[in-house]
Amino acid sequence: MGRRSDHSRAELEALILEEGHRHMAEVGFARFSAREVAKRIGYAVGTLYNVFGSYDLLVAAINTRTFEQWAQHLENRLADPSSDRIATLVAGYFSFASEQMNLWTAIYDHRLPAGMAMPDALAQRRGALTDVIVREIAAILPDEHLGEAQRLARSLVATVHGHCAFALNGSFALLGETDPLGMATARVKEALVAAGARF
Amino acid sequence: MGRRSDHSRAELEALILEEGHRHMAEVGFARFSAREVAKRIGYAVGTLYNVFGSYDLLVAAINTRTFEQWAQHLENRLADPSSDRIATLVAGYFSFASEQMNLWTAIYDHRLPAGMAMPDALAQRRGALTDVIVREIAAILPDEHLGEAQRLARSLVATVHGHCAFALNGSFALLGETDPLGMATARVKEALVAAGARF
DNA sequence: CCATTAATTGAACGGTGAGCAATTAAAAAA
DNA sequence: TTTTTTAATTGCTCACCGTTCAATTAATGG
Repeated sequence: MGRRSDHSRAELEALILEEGHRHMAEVGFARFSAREVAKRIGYAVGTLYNVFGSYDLLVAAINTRTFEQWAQHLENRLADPSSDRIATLVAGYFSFASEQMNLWTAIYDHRLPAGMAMPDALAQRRGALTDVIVREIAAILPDEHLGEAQRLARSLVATVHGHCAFALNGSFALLGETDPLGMATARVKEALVAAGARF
Repeated sequence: MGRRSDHSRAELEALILEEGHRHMAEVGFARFSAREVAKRIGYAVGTLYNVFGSYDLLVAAINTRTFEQWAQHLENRLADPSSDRIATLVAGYFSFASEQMNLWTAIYDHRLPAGMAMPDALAQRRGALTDVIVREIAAILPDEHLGEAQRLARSLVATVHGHCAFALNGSFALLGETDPLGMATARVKEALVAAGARF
């Protein structure tokens, strides 16, 4: 069993998060278990509660880490020089979700208890993902429509999210759709053209 | 306790479904419990397993009922004469989801165990929802593009779904967006215009 | 009225998140 | 160094969960 001299509070928090994230990736939200995470790192269940306060805050922290990896995934894709950064973004959204399906679905499967708001620090870190998209949209909008970049970006993320969700949960397959990514990209480009973007 | 003379097999199935649907609406997927449903109708847990086979098939049946109510909700909205049937559809999608949030989210929260396909009978009944949208899209597409109606409809449902999901899970609110319905409608109309629809 | 058949039960099993008194180790004081 | 104080860590307890299945109970056919 773990002893306090083994890890500082910060190290322990990182250890739990690391193993929790791994466990979530392996078994998904429905089978995720705080007890199992505790067992794997050799600490007792109660320790996780001392460090994170509750099951929900632990899951929220794990999912926030996923958001950050997701944003990094997009940046990596964009770093590869390409003539079509928008298509790269949409494809990056899809590829992260499908390569890390358990982590990605956990983000939307988990909901904080009624009345409990997402802690500010976590909300802030999650925002980094949207920031990437806002930046790329703003870069191709004409100056006179720059003010709409943020709202448009949010809407396009929602558009891609819908297609990605249906692709991964089998809705599209059930209806015979074979190219969800192509559809999502088409919808995004139509909206950008309508907003006057040049690319 | 329930006795077999009280209900035929078909009546029992309807009874479980009715109470299960009510319970899902009240507490949502995360707190849904087959034991609780059994207690409420005065039968033992095992009886639900005899009738539905497993927890997952029970939930799938409950969610299928939700799909049907959702399709009916759209038809009711469309029955009210309106000059803008597309806007009515998008608004109907949103209003059902927000009025029946627990039922709506349960549809996407639940996933069948790996390797288990949705029973054909249930998949068929769920399809009725998409059929409504395909019909309405086909009605406004020019004849030479009628063949695209089905694919386009699927994509537009995904678009609206993404906006609706973000509206209900708080993502939009967190980013300061106040009109998800307006955004979704705008995206849908852009895509329809691009496809040559007249309305 | 009995024998057969089938529906229904509920205890048992191995899990879960949560709370918390007891324990144990580190830190501070003597 | 030894003792006291403080705080981290434990793991038992509780009330649940889905699932299984031997035993029971009721309806049916002879």
